[in-house]
Amino acid sequence: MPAEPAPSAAPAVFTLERGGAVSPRAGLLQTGHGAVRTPAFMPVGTQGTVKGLSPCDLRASGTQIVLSNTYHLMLRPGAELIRAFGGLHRFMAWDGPILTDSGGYQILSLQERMKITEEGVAFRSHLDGRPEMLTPERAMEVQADLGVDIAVTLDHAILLPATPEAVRDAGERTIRWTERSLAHAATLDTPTGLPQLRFAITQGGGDPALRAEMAERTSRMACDGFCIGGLSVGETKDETWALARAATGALPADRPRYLMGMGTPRDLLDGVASGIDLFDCVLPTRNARNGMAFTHEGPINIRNAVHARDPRPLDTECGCEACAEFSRAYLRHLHVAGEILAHRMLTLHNVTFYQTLMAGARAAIERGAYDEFHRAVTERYRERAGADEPPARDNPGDSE
RNA sequence: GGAGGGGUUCCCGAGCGGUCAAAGGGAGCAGACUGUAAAUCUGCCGGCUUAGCCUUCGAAGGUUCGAAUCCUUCCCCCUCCA
Repeated sequence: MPAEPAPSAAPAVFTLERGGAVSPRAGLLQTGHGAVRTPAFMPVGTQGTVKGLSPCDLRASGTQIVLSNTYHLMLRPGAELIRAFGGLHRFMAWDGPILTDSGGYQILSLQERMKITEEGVAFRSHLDGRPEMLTPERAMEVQADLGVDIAVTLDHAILLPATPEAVRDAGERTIRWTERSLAHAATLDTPTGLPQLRFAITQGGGDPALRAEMAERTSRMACDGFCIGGLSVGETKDETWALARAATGALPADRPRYLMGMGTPRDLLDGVASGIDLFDCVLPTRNARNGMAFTHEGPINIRNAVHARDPRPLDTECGCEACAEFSRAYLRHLHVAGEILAHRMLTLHNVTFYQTLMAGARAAIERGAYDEFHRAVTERYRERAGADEPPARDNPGDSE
């Protein structure tokens, strides 16, 4: 029972205010828990919490929407339990929009314990080793139980480089799984009674032509938005953007596109330039707990001895609590001493930094000055403070 | 005063004749991290002109081809008995 090729009658859930298929875009995404102004960054809250931050902190950071995870919540505490609490929003006390990843990424990150069949993926729980099964249908059922605003179809991502056969195989399976996911989702209800949007993931590996083909085929499905998956999994940055553009170029301009799992501040700006509306990434949160703070001059490692006597805030241009209250010297001390406040403050700062960056990008798009914004931010930002760039590989005419 | 135990590289702590510049922690220094099995992981961590050499295991002597490891004396710690 294939999903009927839905006539994408301009879904009212997304309003494209500026931009086209492969250009910086500003839009408004309507969800059951409010609107999201795009481009937007979604902090990762895998286990129903953005590690270290309260919903209040998230609001203060400028976060509009958070990402959580089907796989993790299904195993613990269980979808039924969360449904009994009225859904994930009430359970985690976050009343803004939530999108959940389908668990597809865990097929990759936990691949040694996963066995893929056409039906779905059989695996042993990373928590207690219990045998479990995640199918496209089950993924949607869990997300319905969670009552999240945006559910994502189950996909099959693979690491690059991969053989053309493996890429084709995973991509075709993703398309079949997407059809099943969407068809089944239509039969489900949520504990909130609010409408749930469905985003379909498109794959295609490292071949731009295949990326475009699969994005085009996916775009014919009845869904509210698209996810570009399987990037930043081993390919070069140049390849990443060529692949992303191949996908965005083949997707309808009037529905939102979400680039899964990326990235660095620079990645976000490059992604916006490629026509991406939504991003998520663990970097600002995980790296915060590992001592990295993002600043407009580039990332710093707060553990480094150079910060031991530095009275300045993490970022002089940031208005977050960490920057308003604390010196680098104090935050370094907290981190070195293993104090949890260091983790919370660096996380709050990094998420605020990302949100400020995205707000700036959106404002620049609105005034028609994105390229200038992109260039200005990038010029000040160094991936590795103090480290000289290795001689650029021969890219004669490439200014980017 | 008597009996016993011990002093090891910044700290704790293994080693008890060669394979020891000396296990393992910690601290320190640096790095990694992209849809989170991560407050995690990795590297360095006596010095130098670094496939080698030099200085180190309380101090000084000694035994031995060879000593952090055995012997002598000394200096300091700790426990128990008086």
